[in-house]
Amino acid sequence: MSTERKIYIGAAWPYANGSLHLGHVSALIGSDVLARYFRLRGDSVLFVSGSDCHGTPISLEAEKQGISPSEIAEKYHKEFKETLINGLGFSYDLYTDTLTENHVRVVQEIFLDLYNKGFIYEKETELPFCPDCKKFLPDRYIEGECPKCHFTSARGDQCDGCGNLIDTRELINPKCKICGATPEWKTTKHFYLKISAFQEKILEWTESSEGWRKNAKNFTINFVKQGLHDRAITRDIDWGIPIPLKGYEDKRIYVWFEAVCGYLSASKEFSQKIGNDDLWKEFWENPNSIHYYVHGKDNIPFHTVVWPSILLAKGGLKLPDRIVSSEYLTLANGQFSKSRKWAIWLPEFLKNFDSETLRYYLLLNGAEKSDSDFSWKQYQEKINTELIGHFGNFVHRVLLFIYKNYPEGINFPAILTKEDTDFLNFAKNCFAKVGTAIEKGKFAEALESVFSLAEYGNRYLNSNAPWTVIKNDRQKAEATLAIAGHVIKCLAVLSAPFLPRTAKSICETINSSIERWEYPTETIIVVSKPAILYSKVEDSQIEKEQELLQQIKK
RNA sequence: GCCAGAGUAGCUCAGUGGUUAGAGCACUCGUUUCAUAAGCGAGAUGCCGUGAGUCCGAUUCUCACCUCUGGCACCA
Repeated sequence: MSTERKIYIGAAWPYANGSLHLGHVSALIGSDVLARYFRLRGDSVLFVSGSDCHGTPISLEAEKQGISPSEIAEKYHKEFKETLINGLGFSYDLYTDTLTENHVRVVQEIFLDLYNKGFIYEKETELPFCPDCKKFLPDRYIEGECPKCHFTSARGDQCDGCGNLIDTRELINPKCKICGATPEWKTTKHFYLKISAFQEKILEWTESSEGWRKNAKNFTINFVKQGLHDRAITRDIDWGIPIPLKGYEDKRIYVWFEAVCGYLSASKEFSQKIGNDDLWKEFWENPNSIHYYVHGKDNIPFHTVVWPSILLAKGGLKLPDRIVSSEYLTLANGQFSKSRKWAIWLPEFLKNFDSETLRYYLLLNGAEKSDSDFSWKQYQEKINTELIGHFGNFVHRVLLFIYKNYPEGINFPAILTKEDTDFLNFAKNCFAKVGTAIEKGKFAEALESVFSLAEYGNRYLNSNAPWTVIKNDRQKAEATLAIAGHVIKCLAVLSAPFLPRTAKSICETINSSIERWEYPTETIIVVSKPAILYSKVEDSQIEKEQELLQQIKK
């Protein structure tokens, strides 16, 4: 049974130019469930991520705030670490960032390797250059009049007036969006990644893949069939990783090439940290390892086309196996938006609410197959009735009853009724059922199975009514509570990947510990004073949050 | 505009080529009191986006249309 597997879990690297919001968490939360589950299974897990710290948006944000890009990146990196690890309890083996020496070295090594193999080549292009800002402008930083419909604020790449794609050069009266100056066309040399070389391989690999979310597979097949084009992987900017070749001091490797390399660089960094420099090879050079990637749907092409292209070009490294790409979480039927500040920010949320409730809500309503909507009302109802009413209450009523009536502990009964064995069998079967669902990335289904056990528990308890039975038959009541208590042990294990703090708290109360993802052994249960697992979400809290949203809307 | 995904009970979401389409929440009624006024049971609720086609039979397959969402290459 314990054939140890090598499980690599790569969670998307959040971009360090602003706080995380619930949409980000919704996409990432599954990675921690996977990591915790596989560790409990006894598999060998490597779970890494980090902050994506380079790129134009960060330097722009830095300019705005009048500080250096590294200050911005470090500020948010620190905040990400705090909120993801301490706040939400993400159990990363390593959460690093793209500013480390190690990362820079790994990226430059890959760059050189691909350059030498001919998968990265140099090409001269003409790009719009703003003489005032002294920088090359991305398409979206140029505005002008649409040559087709004469809409006056068409973007460099597309006209919002008529929806047509535009060649930036055809724009009438183009202007730099930052300063309003007229851009000039200047030649510049850039490095291109030869993604086109992997067109067929990636298509074949995608079509034969199993265990990807449907959105990732469809999107990728469609994307690849449209034809893969080589992409420039360098930029005329100064905030990024230097190109490891002479004569390119004023250019940098661009983030989307560089950041995905973090999956490998972080694996290496972790290996060094624990003093086993070659550990990463057991995951990356082992064809039997299983690689999970967890992210939002906006990140699909980077994980199914760009990163695999780099891996194929490099050679000898494992391609992704499971793509767990979420759809979007929306907020009161609107998209989360940084610029419009339409969001619930993670740091704020964690100040006012319990992280465990967020894990519960987002895992259950996590936009696995289609966009899912977050509303405060819905959140409050789910937490109060399901998490507290069904699950928390079952745990609490049983443990408190044992604590009050059997301080010396309770013994597992020698003889079981059919009702008892049915209940225990249901609990036993949960392990396989929940485990299978987690491995498939079906977190909502998995969590529902866990909760169905708690609901069963409530029914079992009602039907055996130990609070009545104890008056005449102390032993019979003890048997009921021993079985219910045993199921609570099961629940502690079963909930551990989803609700780690809950699991820990239950274990402390029953003086137990979680060792393995398996049906626990039956022993005497001694209970110390049970703590309340969660506090209710009050109407006043919800009203306050709803009001805040209303104000943003105005 | 092109491509993809979604449109299923009041809400959030599952699901299936076939007898009366599901869950949770909300709602109504009943019931229990060990428990954070929590639990349990029962009930009600749907032209399964619109129109057409394939089929003995479609919510499930095909086509068209409508609405929403995302992508459309230097945007992370």
